Amino acid sequence: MTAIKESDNYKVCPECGSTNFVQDYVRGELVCSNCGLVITEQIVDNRAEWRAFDKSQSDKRSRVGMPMTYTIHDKGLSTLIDYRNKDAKGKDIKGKQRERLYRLRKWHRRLRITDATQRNLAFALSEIDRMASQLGLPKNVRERASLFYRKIVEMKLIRGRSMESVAAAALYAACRISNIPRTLPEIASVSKVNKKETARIYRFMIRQLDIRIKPTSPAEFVSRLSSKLNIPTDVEVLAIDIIKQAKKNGLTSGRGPTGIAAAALYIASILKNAQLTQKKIAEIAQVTEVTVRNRYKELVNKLNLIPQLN
DNA sequence: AAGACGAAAGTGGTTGA
DNA sequence: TCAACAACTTTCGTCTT
Repeated sequence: MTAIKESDNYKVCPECGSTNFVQDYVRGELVCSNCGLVITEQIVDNRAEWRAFDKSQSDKRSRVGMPMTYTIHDKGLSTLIDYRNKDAKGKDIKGKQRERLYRLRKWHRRLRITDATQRNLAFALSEIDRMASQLGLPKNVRERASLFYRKIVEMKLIRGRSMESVAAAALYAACRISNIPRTLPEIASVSKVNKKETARIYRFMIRQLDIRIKPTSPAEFVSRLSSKLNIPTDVEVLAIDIIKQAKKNGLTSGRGPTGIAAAALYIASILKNAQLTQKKIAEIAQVTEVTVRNRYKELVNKLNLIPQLN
């Protein structure tokens, strides 16, 4: 957490007029340090991921320098050792020279294979980084996702699956496990693979790596939804409270967390007299009005929330 | 006119035989 | 592999403010 005086886009908090903001890189949000209003989410963590204690370390760790020359890089990769045992003049190579050539070919082949996996890994990790940046996800999530990906590579389970799909699944898993909720459609929107494929690989991945991920709590979505809808803090607090009650009564299991979060916010806004339509909430929460209504009915009935309406 | 409500049919995914 | 199933969506007509 780093305190900053002002950002490029926001100079004054619309809620309380404070000019002090805090960048929460863990959740990827810009928050007013006075009243706690989430100003923006999905901020990009552009700090260096390394630390340097003196100039030489800084020089060593900084990766900013001359641009990479792709031509040279490519040339190196496309070099081959000819399979014919001839020298430059077309004469046969014999004896010790010939043995040496065999050895050279062997090692060249071997090196090329590891080189390819390294290259694929680099590509996949940059893909994870790209998606994470677009979603404004913090560093620790990216590292977790990278770790998942590496493990899958080590277990040789990439074959038959695209690197993009595994990368997307790794990122989704990392989000879930870090309690930084991003929905599958959100991940899919920045990925090259669709939601279905991502979900498939995700299930496969948590099975293979034997990781347990608890279902996302609807409360995790409330703050994101309410900041997008400019909802006052007291409504948000009430909505989270409603979700707590719902959890106690077992109304959350098996239901989509976004739907419940939307319904809780809707109820809270009625109780607090905030004007919010089902349509707007549904739109932001990426569920339909019908789902908001169904969850809303369930919650109101089972929790006795609005006695005057019954 | 906009929002809320609900019925009915359809969709995609999970589960258990 | 297939059918049953629950959650959710789409669509559309009606009621309320």
